[in-house]
Amino acid sequence: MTVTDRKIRERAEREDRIVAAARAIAESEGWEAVTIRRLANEIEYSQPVLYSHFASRDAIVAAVAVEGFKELAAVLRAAAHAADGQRDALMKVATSYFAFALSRPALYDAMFILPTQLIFAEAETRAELRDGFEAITAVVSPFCMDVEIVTETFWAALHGLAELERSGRVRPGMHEKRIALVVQAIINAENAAPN
Amino acid sequence: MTVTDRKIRERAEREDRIVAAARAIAESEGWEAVTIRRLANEIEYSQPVLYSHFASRDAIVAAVAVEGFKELAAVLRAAAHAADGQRDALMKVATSYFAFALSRPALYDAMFILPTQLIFAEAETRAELRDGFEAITAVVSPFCMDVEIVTETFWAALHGLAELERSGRVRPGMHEKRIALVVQAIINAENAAPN
DNA sequence: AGTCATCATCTAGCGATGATAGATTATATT
DNA sequence: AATATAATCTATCATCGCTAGATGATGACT
Repeated sequence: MTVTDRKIRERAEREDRIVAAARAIAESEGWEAVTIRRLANEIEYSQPVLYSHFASRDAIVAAVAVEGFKELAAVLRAAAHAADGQRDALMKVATSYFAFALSRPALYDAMFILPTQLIFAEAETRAELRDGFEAITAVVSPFCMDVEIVTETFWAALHGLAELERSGRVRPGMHEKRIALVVQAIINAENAAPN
Repeated sequence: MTVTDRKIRERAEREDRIVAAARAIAESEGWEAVTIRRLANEIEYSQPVLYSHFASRDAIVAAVAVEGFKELAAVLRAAAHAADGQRDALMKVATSYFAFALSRPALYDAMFILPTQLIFAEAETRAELRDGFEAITAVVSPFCMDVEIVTETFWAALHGLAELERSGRVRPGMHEKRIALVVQAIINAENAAPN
């Protein structure tokens, strides 16, 4: 059995190397540079080996995306934990989310832009994909009644800000003001008169 | 000169047919089905002819995107015009933006997702790309001091909502509540105490 | 009218992609 | 040692964006 164990382990390691190589190339040269041949060279195997690990190129992108969702959740939780008070938590989560998106563009592309078969917002959604959402929920919940709606909207606003900034569709250098506006909106929602 | 005129006109018409074909195929089969060969078949010319109109495939996507920005601006202006009061204008613009994004997914992809060389948020930005932004500015301005920041943030929130909804990352069937939340946030911003 | 230059368009092909079929080598079992 | 199974490779497919060079049509000039 010990031989089989080693093989399983080596297979898993090779799979990790594929994902790591895909991510590294994507971050340094963009996703269009991530080709099956290039990855095969990188791990020093032939192309068909990759298809024994992943059904398609998209599946490799998806694997990188899952890594990204794990790391995003960790970043957001750390930001919330390091905060001083509920409002500061909201602000730190917002700025951390934004910084995450801008500092790892290829990773964020895999998570939100490139086509993958990942399933969200449903019962069978993987825990890794749910985790970041819950981290946002945690800091939003003190400020609202309908937690899920507000979490989704807060997330959407941050995602939109990041996207428009990344693609140069809004003026650079003003993102702090925009983030502050979003955070303030959540805080205001608490005591606002619903007229 | 009349012959030259006809040629110029025919060239322009052919260019329109290329863009129209690209858009139609993208809407019905997705952008990956929009190949140069396919477009060449569609307009009944050989592939190289396309390159006498557009420098690359991306340039064709960009041409469709520009059409999209024109139409989005028109939709938003119409929504604002049909509204009853400033708050209703805000709401109608928001819902129209959202409906636009969801009803023309391929067009919206060209405008915001696919790589193009279009320039935004700068001096040399084309008027068509600026127009929609100004339509949003118009309905937002009664509710805020820093109009540009609020416009950018409102737009980002709507874009984020549309993106997450389109890709199934938030629960379906709840978008009205999320839009209402964003609109209310703009209204609240007016009288909110900045504590 | 006939020659020539210019423009429009085509056929054919390049290098690269994602993916796969079938041969080949290594490993494990009897 | 012989055989079966698994792992891996070479070679290839169809398709992609894009381009070079040939071919045909059009217009200007002697």
